[in-house]
Amino acid sequence: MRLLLVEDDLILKDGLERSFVKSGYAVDVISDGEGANKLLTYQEYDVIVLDLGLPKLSGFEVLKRLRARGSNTPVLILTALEDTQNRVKGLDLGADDYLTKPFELAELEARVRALIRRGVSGGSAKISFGDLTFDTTNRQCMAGDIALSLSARELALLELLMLKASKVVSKAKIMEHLCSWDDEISENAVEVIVSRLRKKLNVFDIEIRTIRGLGYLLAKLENQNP
Amino acid sequence: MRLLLVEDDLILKDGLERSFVKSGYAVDVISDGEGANKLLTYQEYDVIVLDLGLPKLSGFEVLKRLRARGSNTPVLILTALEDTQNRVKGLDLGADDYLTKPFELAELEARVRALIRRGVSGGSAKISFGDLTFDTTNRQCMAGDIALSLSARELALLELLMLKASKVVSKAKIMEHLCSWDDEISENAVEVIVSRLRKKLNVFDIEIRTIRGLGYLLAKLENQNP
DNA sequence: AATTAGCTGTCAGTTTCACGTCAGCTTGAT
DNA sequence: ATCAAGCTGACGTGAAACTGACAGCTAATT
Repeated sequence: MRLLLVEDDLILKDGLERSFVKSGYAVDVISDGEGANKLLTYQEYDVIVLDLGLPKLSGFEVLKRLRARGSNTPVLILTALEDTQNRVKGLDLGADDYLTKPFELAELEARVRALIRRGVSGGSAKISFGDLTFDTTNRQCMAGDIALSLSARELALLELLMLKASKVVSKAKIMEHLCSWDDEISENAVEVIVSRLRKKLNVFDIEIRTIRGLGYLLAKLENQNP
Repeated sequence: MRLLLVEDDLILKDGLERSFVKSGYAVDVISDGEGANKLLTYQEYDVIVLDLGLPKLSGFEVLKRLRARGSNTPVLILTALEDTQNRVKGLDLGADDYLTKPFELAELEARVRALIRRGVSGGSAKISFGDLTFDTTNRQCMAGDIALSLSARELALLELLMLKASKVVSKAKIMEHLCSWDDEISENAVEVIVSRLRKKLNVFDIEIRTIRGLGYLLAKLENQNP
């Protein structure tokens, strides 16, 4: 899952980024409104965490323009405690949730997860496909009642494939979802992750099918059309 | 999705066309205002990318006449950087978005996508014909809820045929659509691709009919005139 | 500091398979 | 009957994908 963090406070910025990365998000961080606005014209995210007090272009303006372009990416805004007025204004402009500083890290993460859930899987914390159930809250994948032991990368890939189950996901899309802007990986790296994940999945009733030249898709074994 | 690109700069024209085609749009390109205006009187598009500086008839005039005919097709105009005045004029005339040169390719594509989403097409980038639904966003063809497993070439051909459903598509047009301009394929190659695609489609209620000497057309099986 | 263990990207050698070509056949028009 | 257009099974090729081995990195432990 790809997340954009727009925040100018140095300490907060670093702390949040590290924490999100650790939780398996691909995180881009930007500290001014102008840059954020520009970035958002051509880069899609799964969720945006937006501080309202920003240099150059206010968080309001960033949000307003994002919505004006027709995007419905979930946005969580961060406001100061006393700033009820602005909070309301933000929600009016199309923010999906807010959090007042100071806040608990765990709460922010929980709310971000909730936003992603709401946008993508119809509100459920769990995605099921075949034998497998992906639990987005604990970030683990279960087969029945036992948890698969997957690495962070494998987990992120499986999450993406399960979200788009039965749809073709291109390597470019995968790279985009697994990596933030400053760490790029090769196409081959994706192939390697797929290979490793396949090994761990081959006892179940699903498979990662290769569509040569286009990408991969998650399919149930029985649904083969030769 | 069908896109009209009106641009006279040779290099830009080719680059944009290739990029849009690669992203799965059916692209028509025309380089003068008069031709564009004429074309738009009888051909509908899902989105139009319009350069303002054009020979013969200015982009303004093309846009003005399009709106005068009552069309609400989304239009994105391209302007020179310093040309604020014209940009405003364009938006007044009914353009839906603008981009100043030079621009990022990714940004143009994102804005075009946004326009299509926002537009009258209701956001569903899907073409249906008979049993089949072609999902241009995910680039795959569904029969009910199962995805056909088609190769890249077969997919591209089917997309073209479905876009022009019930209309004759010449081999030349097909070759043009399947190949970028430095790799050419023989007419026979097209025949082979048609043959392979037919095999995969013959369980459904549509067929690829051969019109000897002219090309192919996609037709529903019941509509046979014997 | 050193060691260990697990994760992950790169590389290189191998395998796979989509697609264009070809050749021989079928169809249809005149 | 003749010829051109189209169809399709077979085949070779090269690009795409797979995967075992390895090395760099991080985090945890000693």
